[in-house]
Amino acid sequence: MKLTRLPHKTVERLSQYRKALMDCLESGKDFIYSHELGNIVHVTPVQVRRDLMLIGYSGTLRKGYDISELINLISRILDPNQIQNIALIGLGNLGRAIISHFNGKRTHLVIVAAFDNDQSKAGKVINGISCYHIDDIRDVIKKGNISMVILTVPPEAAPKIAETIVFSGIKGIINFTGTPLKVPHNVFLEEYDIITSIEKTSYFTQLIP
Amino acid sequence: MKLTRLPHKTVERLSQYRKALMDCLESGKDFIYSHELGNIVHVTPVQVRRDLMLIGYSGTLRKGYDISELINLISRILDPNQIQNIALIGLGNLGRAIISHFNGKRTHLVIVAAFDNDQSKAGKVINGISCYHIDDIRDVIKKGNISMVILTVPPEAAPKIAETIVFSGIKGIINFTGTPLKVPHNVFLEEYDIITSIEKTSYFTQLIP
DNA sequence: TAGATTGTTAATCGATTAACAATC
DNA sequence: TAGATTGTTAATCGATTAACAATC
Repeated sequence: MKLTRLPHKTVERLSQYRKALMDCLESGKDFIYSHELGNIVHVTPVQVRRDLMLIGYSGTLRKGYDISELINLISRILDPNQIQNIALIGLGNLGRAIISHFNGKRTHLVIVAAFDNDQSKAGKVINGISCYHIDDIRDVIKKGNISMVILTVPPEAAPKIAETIVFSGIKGIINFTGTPLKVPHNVFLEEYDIITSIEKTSYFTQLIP
Repeated sequence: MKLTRLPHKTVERLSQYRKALMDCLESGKDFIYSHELGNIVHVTPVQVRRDLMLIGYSGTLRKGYDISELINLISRILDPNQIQNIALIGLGNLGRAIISHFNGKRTHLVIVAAFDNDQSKAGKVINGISCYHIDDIRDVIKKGNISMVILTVPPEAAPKIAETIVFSGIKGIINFTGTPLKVPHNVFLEEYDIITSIEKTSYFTQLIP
């Protein structure tokens, strides 16, 4: 099923669908209609049906979608085949918040190591994650079989670190630093800038009568 | 100039352009070509020119764009006319990280109040921001002339709080809770879910050969 | 001048929505 | 059956890119 490259937006929604479906399952529901699921995730029923069409899932007419079947299918698509190890670089406020926000939420994605340039943090265990000095990135990435990195270092430090981790063979980066990064084509880069997000919200908020 | 409603993506890029331009100005540059700016922000030169066309800015042929002029124009468009007061609701790790990450970075957007349901935090000042109990939201929002909210409460708590703040007249919400929110049409809602973002990156990372 | 750059329209691409056949 | 629902194609919308005229 992992043959086709799904559209970005569809992948994002599948993640949302799964969460919603897990909540539904927990509350004792077995089947769900496209308009119900759409309602939770804030998407039109057509959008839901089209997304499910793209992953090749068929519901039952007049009965809707089998919730646990659908959860399993989405999981087979979204979750990596083996457990995927993630490193977090930059143990500031944001880095620690992300660790505690994410840790334990997903079984196939695990933050296994954290890096900081503060020597005093190296060797410690913060939120159950081993900390290393930033100079050891290359070694730890290779030995720890780490393929993804979450970047939460200060903006000035970002470009150099990006270069290092790309060189170490990292294939996916989530960049929270606010500094746009350049990476080769065979590295997936997701950027999120909180400040831009706040400015954007401010702009559109001002436009409201 | 605030007449036209700019495309979402253009607004996001304007925020990025401004940051890049401010860095350039600081390093002594006066003019910049579209391909230079595009290079920093990771966007094609045509994209840059088209965005600037949309805000009605003209450069000088063969000389490029006047950096400080452009910064001023973008600021006139992005920044609210008066200072816009923001509240942050949910003083967990993520909430505090956002406060310290954003505070002082922009003069026209200020986080002026923080809310939590932990009584012991009420009345204190955290990172220079006054904390209140969550029951006082309505009062503080109205008295403090707050029009935007950043939501970092636990997922279960989100829907009820969203209802309260919408009722209190909030016009813009940035929702980090991971629970999709329903808001009326005259409220701007920006949602960002870290877990979805990580899952998406994982998916596309797996697709790389 | 030749080459480089801006500004803008037209074409393309990606994502969403409308329309509707199929069917329980 | 009538009404509600799924699955899918075609149409539309929004955003990006290609193409190119203008000009310093």
